[in-house]
Amino acid sequence: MSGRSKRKSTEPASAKSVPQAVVSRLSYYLRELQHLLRQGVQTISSSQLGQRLGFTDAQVRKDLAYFGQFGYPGIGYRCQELAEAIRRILGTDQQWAVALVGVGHLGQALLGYKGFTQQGFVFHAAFDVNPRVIGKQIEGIPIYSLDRLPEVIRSHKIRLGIIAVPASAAQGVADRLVEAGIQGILNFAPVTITVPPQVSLVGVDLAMELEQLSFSVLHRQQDAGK
Amino acid sequence: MSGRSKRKSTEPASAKSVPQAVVSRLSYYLRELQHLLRQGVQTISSSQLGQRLGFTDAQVRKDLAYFGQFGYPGIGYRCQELAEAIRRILGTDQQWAVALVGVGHLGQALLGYKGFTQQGFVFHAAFDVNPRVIGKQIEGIPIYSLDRLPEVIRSHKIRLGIIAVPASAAQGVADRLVEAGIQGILNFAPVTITVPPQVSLVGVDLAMELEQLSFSVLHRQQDAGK
DNA sequence: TGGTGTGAATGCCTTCACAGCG
DNA sequence: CGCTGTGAAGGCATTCACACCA
Repeated sequence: MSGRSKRKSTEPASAKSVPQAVVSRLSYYLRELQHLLRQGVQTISSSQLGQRLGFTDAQVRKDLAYFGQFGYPGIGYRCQELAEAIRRILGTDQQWAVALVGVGHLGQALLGYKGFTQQGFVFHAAFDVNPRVIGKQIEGIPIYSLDRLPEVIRSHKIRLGIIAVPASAAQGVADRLVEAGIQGILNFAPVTITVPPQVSLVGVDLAMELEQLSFSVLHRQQDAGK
Repeated sequence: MSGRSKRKSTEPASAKSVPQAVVSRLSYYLRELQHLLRQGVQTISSSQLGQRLGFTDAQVRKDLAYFGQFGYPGIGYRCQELAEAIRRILGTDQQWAVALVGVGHLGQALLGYKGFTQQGFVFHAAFDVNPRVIGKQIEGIPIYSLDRLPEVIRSHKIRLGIIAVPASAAQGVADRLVEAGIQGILNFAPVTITVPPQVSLVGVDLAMELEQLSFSVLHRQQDAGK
């Protein structure tokens, strides 16, 4: 597959440290490309793509140039091809086994969130301390006691963990996930947690997002949008 | 109250355009200060605060200096005082009436999320198109038909809206919110929406956060954490 | 002594501008 | 001709380093 001529492809990956902001925009490019593809759009120029997302054309080209040469002079980018390339870069061309810890309201919503599956993130297990949910299934995902975390993570070869427990329990859960060999953690608990350097960490604090919004409203510093 | 001597306070607000990154860190400072206060900590230095969050001491001081002079040489910052100042800056010293649009799994989880209330964000209404939920209450919040959105938004003086509907409906909902006079929108739909410049916009895409994590795992570019 | 506030220096990211190619 | 890829320039943001203060 993908015997596309000899253009510099995704392979060289990142040698000269890619700015975090670029990676973030990569996700935006991918999302927009997937939209465009659904609408049957075949190719798009950097200026068109940028315009839809609020970026400059130069920004789009520079960002993509970090990872290879994907464009065609005079044409732009082939949507299908570029989307696949970005998926390879982000890692969503493969499936990721995910575990959820904390089956409260938020946790349950996450278990049922379709957007994850569409991008290749598949829940294999959920954990909680509440005996009323342990042993049940939600959205087809089995819920285990927190005690069985190491065992289940290892046997299912789960690589990513999502923390949706109260703030006070978050660091403890993170420690267990790390010990079980998890590679990355998405933390929804409103607290700073620390993990060893070989584990990746992304945090989302819902209240903080609203704070950013209220600040933006108060100071009307146009376009807090990401 | 707050007759604190004559140190330059929050008032001058932002004159020389505050970088977005600074505002984001402000939320982290506030969250950490609230933790510290619960533990009874009275004062903290920029280096201590920074260390807990992974920032340098100079960064902490520069950030705060955008908004006034809050520190005491030789002492550091008084946690209570600084927390209050940041709340004033972010706007969470006041209450914000919030509306939710889209009462699916995620929407329901958001209605029950305690973290919002703690920071002064209060749901006054929710909207959906599903007749099975219209007229009911969830977590004490009344659910209205989407048709009644303008009326309810106006009568309750709701300033912020949260969008938790499918991607295909998001822009339409945003348009209605804008027309109803909303001041800021937090968008959870995985799509780029556009609003007029006088309306603030913050977007959260849950799948994107996982993409950032998988990228970080694959390229092990230490510390994707925010 | 311990720690802030801040100009100056550094370094990084974005934008410009243009050669080159289909 | 249209649009990419990219060196060079420019603009921000972060870090340094130090005067000053309690």
